Amino acid sequence: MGLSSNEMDKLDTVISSRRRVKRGASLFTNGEKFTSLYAVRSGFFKTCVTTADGRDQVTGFQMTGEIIGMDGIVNDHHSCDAVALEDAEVCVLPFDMLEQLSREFSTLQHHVHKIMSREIVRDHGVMLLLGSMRAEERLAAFLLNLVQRLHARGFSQSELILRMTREEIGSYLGMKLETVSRTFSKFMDEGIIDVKQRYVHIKDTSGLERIVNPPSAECGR
Amino acid sequence: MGLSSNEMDKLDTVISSRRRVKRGASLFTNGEKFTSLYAVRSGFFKTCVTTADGRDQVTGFQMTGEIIGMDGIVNDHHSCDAVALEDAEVCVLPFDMLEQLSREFSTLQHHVHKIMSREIVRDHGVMLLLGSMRAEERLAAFLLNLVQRLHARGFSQSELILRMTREEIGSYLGMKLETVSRTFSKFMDEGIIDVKQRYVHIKDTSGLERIVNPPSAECGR
DNA sequence: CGTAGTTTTGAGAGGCGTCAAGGAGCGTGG
DNA sequence: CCACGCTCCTTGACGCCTCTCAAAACTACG
Repeated sequence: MGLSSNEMDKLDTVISSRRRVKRGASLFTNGEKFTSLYAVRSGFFKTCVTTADGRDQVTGFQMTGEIIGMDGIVNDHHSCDAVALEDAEVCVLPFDMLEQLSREFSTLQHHVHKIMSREIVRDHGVMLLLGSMRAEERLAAFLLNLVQRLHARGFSQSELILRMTREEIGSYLGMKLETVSRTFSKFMDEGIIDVKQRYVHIKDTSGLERIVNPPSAECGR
Repeated sequence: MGLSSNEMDKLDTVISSRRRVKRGASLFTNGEKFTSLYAVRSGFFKTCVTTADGRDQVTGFQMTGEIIGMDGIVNDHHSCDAVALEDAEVCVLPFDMLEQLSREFSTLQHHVHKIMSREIVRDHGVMLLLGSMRAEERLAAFLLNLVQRLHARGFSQSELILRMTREEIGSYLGMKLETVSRTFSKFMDEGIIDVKQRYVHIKDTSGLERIVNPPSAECGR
């Protein structure tokens, strides 16, 4: 990311600490004091917010290389839970050290800003998904996003293992677990994917893309 | 916000430039080169993202004192449109200057981080709203949020003028304009609010709060 | 090998979208 | 000052998508 070796050395002092999180355990929880950002080294996380009356919403799934915890900066306390969906390890990035180093190295500073901006843009995409797509479109968009991120990490473009349950997928996509299951089955009937529990094989990527972006709407202009 | 007068002087050099935006005009649009953040001085904005097939989603409404444009940092180009809903004026904050000053003043640096974190937390709240609330709950939460922000700016706790159309409210809340209108009418029938076009009078704040947080769900524990 | 958690599938209900028509407010121009 | 047209809002009827409730099958794990 364009840092000199001197800068890299300094950066290493920030990320010296690591932490393991067992499957099902929390990296941090809502209300907890904010101290650090976390970079996922291995494993898979979900983040979720909860209302007073017990409803909760998965706000994201994070995999290797992604950063968790930026929700905590504004109020010095975390406003969501981060839960490991499989045994995981994270780099602990003490935020005060990160700010200090950011003042020394503009490259790092800009990188931090980009990471937060990326999260904002991602959130806006989810809002678009939740606000204006139907169940099939949401699930298709979700699968495409997941496989694309996995592919960027060297995994297959067409096969994946879901780390989350149907209920968690549903919570993220604003639908009930039964609807998630039914929609998976529908995609299978149409020959677009194979699903067997957590295993998914995408047989027709462009089929999924057509579902997300119905071509019909574009003909009109 | 805890800056010394020396710091304030420096900061003034950043916010020297202002810009007027007429009602209906764009502050920036999707794809436009990113250069600056904008602080709303007066007026009212919406931000919205658009899909390839023409659907769009309002991602937020911004009023005096709020910051727009953080979506542009990550890719050096804006990923949404910012449109003035009434004649408005903004302070232009050139982002490279902001980063430079942030390296000098840790107070400012932390402030910038907080602003971005606040946006992330807000977005998560909207995801919760879109993903797990029903139409009535969404609209009630929307009204409470709006009146609370207006009250913080010295306006009434119970009366407000909507700066946006039913369609824009609907786009933000993930529902159709007819549903927005119907839900307003329902709240009126129940005596919770008075609505006349863009004018809204909240007669029973706790009534709205009960709709957002149904007490029934909390009895169980 | 039993038990708990997860997933699938069905049937029925209801909330919200769609389509359509009418009405209110407001700026423009005669 | 009033008429006109435009945009926005309201309301009704109908249908569909998704939720709810329920039961059974499958998997994982102790």
